[in-house]
This record gives sequence, structure tokens and C-alpha cells, in this order.
Amino acid sequence: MKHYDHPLAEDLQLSCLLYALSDPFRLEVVRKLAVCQPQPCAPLQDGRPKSSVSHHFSVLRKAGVIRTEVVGVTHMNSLREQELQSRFPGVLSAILAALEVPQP
Amino acid sequence: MKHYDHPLAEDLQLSCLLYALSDPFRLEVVRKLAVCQPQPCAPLQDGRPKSSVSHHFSVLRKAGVIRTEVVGVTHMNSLREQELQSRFPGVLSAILAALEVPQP
DNA sequence: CCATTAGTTCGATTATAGTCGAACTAATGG
DNA sequence: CCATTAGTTCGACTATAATCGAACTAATGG
Repeated sequence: MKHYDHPLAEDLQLSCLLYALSDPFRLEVVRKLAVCQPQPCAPLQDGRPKSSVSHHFSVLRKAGVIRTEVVGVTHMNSLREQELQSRFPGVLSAILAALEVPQP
Repeated sequence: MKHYDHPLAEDLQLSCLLYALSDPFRLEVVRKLAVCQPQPCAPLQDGRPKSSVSHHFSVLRKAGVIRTEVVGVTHMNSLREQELQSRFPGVLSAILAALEVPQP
């Protein structure tokens, strides 16, 4: 049974969090996860090769943005909202809110 | 009289903002500006060569984080707080607040 | 137990960013 | 008007990150 390492909330760095969220593809993954959680990687691929998608999920995981749990053959991802809230209060929620008021 | 281009608030991209803030040096500049504003570049150099510092200020400027005004021989920088607040409500303020509760 | 599914890992390639010295510019002060 | 100050721009180099195919792995279902 494969498992993932998830950094402790207290070990997260704000700059790493912001970096993880600074990529449009990753930001879109986070937005979609906020809407429907947990979710496997596959429906979030958006046409990219699996290896790229896996890389982006790994960045999000290492930054503490998502938690991935192996459930049978799929890997279910969810946002670490409460932990991020306690470590960096208001940061993720403000970013999620800003994503809901878009512009082209 | 040299002047700088500052993007309109409505043209700012969240991913660019987060990218600009994802660098520890730039984040530190922003933190210092939040404390004392406006400020020239020089006291924020932190031992780096001028060309590197200038590059980081340029990234912050293009992302809409700072506004730079030429005042005589110095270039005064300030945060575009109210504009960022209207474009991405709560994002910058949450990040600034998170910077005040540090950890090594 | 074999094929399938879901995702990871590897390795190579390319693209993007950061770093730094050196030359440049614009405003000021003597 | 020359020297100084404050910062920019340029160009080269380096480092970091993204991309993608191919091989791999672990769980499941027939």
C-alpha cells in the first residue's frame, strides 16, 4: 500500500505555498478541489500527460496545499484547508474567494 | 524625468501576484514596505548587488504589488494596498498578517 | 493470474528565472 | 559642469522548473 508524505502544517513555508499556487494549472486544480472534494487526479488532468499532472500534484502536496490518500486504485486529493487556515490564517480562503470573481 | 509603467488593477492576474510574492527576498521587501512606506530601494537591498535588487522590484512592479515614484534622485516604493484589496480582496492583507506570525 | 486502471518515477529536453558585473541614465549638489 | 547618488539595463551564465514519453508499480476486476 503506497502512501504519501505530507509535511506538518507547522513546517510549511509561506513562500512555498505561494509558489505552489502561482501556477495557473495548479491554481485551477485547487479551485476545482474547493468545489468538489475529495477528487482523484484523472478528472483534473485537462488534457495534459499524466507525468506533468503528477508533477503538479506533487508540488501542491509538498507545499502542504493538498492531501492525497490512496483509496483502492485511485488517489483521492483534498485541500488541507483547516491546517492551512491555522498555519496561515485567511490566506487560502482569500485566494479561493478571489478565484470566484474572475476576469479574462 | 523617468517614470514607471504600473499595470491597471483590473489587468492584474492572481497567479502573477502569487508568483511575485513567492520569492523570500521579495516577500521580505513587501513586509518591510508594509511597516514603513514609502521607501527607496537602497535600504531594502540586504547586501545584494543593485542589479538583482532592481530585478526583484521590477517583478513586484509588474505584478502590481508596488508602485514606484521618482522623487528627485531616489525612487520611492509603496504597496498598492487599496488597489490590490479591490482586485483581490483580502489576499495581500492575509499574506501580510501571516508574515507577522513567523517561524524558522 | 492476467489485463486494466491510476498514478508515479525516470531521464532527457527545453524554458523560465535568478545572479552579477559593467556600462548607462537622470537628478542633485557643490 | 563635474562628481555623486540611486537605480536601470544589458548580456552572459547558472540554476530551477516545466514538459513529455516510456518504463514502472500497486490495487482491482474478471
